Amino acid sequence: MIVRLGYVAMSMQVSNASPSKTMTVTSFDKLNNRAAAVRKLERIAMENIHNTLRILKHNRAHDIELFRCSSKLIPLRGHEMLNDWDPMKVLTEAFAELGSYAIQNEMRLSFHPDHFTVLSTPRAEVLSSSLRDLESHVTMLEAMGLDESAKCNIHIGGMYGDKKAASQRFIDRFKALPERIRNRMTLENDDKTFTASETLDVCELTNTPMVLDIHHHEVNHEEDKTDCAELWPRILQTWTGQTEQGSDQELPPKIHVSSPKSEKDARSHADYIDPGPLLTFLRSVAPETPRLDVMIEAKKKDDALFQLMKDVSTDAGLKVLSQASFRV
DNA sequence: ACCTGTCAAGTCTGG
DNA sequence: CCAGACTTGACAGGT
Repeated sequence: MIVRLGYVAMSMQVSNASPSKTMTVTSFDKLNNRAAAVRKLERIAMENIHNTLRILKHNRAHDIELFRCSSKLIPLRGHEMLNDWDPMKVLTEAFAELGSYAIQNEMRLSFHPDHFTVLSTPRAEVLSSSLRDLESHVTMLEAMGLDESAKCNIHIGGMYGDKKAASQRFIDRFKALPERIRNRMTLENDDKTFTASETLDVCELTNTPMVLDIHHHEVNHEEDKTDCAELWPRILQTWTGQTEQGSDQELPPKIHVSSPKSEKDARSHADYIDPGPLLTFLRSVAPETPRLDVMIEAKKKDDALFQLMKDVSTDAGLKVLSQASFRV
């Protein structure tokens, strides 16, 4: 099995390259010229996109082909006081340049809308802002020129005292999504509410690929299902029919990995990745999985990726293939 | 230059 | 029913 590693949003090694610079509502309001304030938002967005491109260039130099873009590229995107603002008008070209670079260098990009995007909600206003948020994430992917292999990953959401009903609401809303959005979704098990097994059920009912988070599974699973490798054949199945950007090659399944910050605070993310549990999982699924993409969710971002590669290189059973990939 | 509090969002818990 | 916790990087204002 060939494993590629990636990381999230920002680099610890590229300095002054935040892709998430923003502006508060208060400081927006303080500017007396609204048009100028909007132009300032657009300048910040341009800077965020440019910094993302700088990060991709750094990634290329280190063989990193997997990356999740920040959801905060466009400051105050979706805020109700900016309903009349279409930021994409001035950003299309910058997004196109970013996407072209990713495609040229065979990079797999994604988004992970914040956990305020909840399709299972019983509240109409929360649903409509969630739908707007998904729409805008997909619009950004389209502006980058990326095909449907570039996904938006979300969780099922809250349960509101009745998980079954919440899950059914999610499914109904999900099926009603426009096709261009639905085809770009992946669903991930969360650390508190919807387990891997429950998320997988929803993925199967909606024909949607599942992103397994092995740390979330560790802290949130049914008593009788401690081993997530048991679910793997079904999870693999949810990825069939998906193809890589601009080709007929199969799109590798993706998983998330993080490590607990401490025993007491088991849900929070640690600075680095403990290779033990990850390698155990990888070895257990390797026979049936030709390729796998692993998204690292660690506070130290790409530093954690490079540290993990060091750990991998000292393991006699593994073969390092590049600065960010290896064979299990 | 550094520190502390605040900001955004939605859900859930405790009082 | 309302306040606070949760999460996260970055702003904002103070020293």
